[in-house]
Amino acid sequence: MPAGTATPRRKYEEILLLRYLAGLGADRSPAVLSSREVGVHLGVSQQAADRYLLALARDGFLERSLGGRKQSLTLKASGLDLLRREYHDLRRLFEGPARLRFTGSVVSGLGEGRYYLAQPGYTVQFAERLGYTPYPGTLNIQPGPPDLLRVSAVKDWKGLRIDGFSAAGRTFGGATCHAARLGGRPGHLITPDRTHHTDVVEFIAPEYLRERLSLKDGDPVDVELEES
Amino acid sequence: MPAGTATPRRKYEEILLLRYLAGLGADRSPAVLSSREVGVHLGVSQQAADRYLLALARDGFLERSLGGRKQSLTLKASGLDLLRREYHDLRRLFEGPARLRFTGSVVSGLGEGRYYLAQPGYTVQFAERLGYTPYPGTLNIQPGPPDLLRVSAVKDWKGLRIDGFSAAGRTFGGATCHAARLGGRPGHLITPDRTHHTDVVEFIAPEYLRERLSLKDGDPVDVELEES
DNA sequence: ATTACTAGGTATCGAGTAC
DNA sequence: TGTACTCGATACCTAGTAA
Repeated sequence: MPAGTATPRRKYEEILLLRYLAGLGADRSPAVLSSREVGVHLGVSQQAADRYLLALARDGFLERSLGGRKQSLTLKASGLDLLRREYHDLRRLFEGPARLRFTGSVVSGLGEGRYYLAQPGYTVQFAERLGYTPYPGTLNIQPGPPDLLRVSAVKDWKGLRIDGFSAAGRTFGGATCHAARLGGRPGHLITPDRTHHTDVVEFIAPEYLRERLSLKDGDPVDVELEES
Repeated sequence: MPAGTATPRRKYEEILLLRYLAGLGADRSPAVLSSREVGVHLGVSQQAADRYLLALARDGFLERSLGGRKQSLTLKASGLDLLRREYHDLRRLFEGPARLRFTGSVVSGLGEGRYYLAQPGYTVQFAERLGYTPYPGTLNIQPGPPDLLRVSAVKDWKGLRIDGFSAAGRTFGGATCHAARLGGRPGHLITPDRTHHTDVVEFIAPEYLRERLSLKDGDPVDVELEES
């Protein structure tokens, strides 16, 4: 299951346009460009450039405001994500699997992890794909502010899929796992598809790490992970 | 003058195909794939996949041998270069301008540098684009073997163009310059479009560096450069 | 000046099929 | 099995032009 071929693929010109906008810093402040200028840059007509802009805006990759003489173009998060995925794919080719090491502090979750991880629909998949049944509880780690951006890039890495399912009249979402070590102990970073928090990552392991490593809230921990 | 829009642009599917092959290590050993398998991976028909292979082979990006049952596909240097350029463009977006620092040893050239650098067709461009008229001679540096690969990546960096011209009944080729420091002294790495050697880089500077730094053949020197 | 529609020509696709 | 041609359908481009 190759990543990146599932979605109904964008046109190359559209990707080049997103790249161009990103290069102009349109993810931070709007780029003011006419469709003609875009066309010249891409080597296509004003009309074609306009169609690309229309399509990208329709699909939520950029935002346009046609207020004044020219339009203001702003790259949205999903547009930048698309480029980041492209970057990551190519980076892998030339630099090999990504590695990451960061320090974070232990924080308390809502205790939901215990309920979710105990679901048979999940545990059978864990046993099969991770090779163990995790202790029923996630250890939540808040990366230090300088690491947060790098940690968020992990979502683009290839990972082990845990599929969603339905049980007891409700649905349980899927997740992606990445092999990692926390304080030297092996386990996985787990990223639910529908994640609630953006500044915290969840770690699962075969053992009860809080006890094994004598961790309490606020304690610093080292996390290392390598792309599979 | 945006780099990457001059060439008559490849189709995205063709680039994805090159990426796929690179991912299979087809730059080192042939990948054995039918056009149907390629088509499945790209989400297009066998016929379309075949057309892409045909076009890429025609343009020298890959080599096919149709000997046995399936074809053997080998990625050629220009195919990998194309991907490397894509990678570099995206890397710049997310990581900022590239930097490089390497150590090499001083080697003797053929003395041609003196003749070329003295051509008025070049000197006016140097003065205008580099901000100085270089001492008429290049200092040749041979990077240490471990650095050679990284140094060769510099050709993908954005740089200052020096255009070719005709004079005295012959033609002088263009070149690309990258701002750099050699042993702490400012100057430029200069890469002729039609370069003769592959393991040596040439450095130009406002002053006679051999004398200024008391360099003789075989001496080690530090070179630092940052993308403009 | 813009953006963006319509019309008509071209390029590209997949199906069928020859080798 | 393969690769790769021809052919008719369609997707996409540019030009012209409306707003």
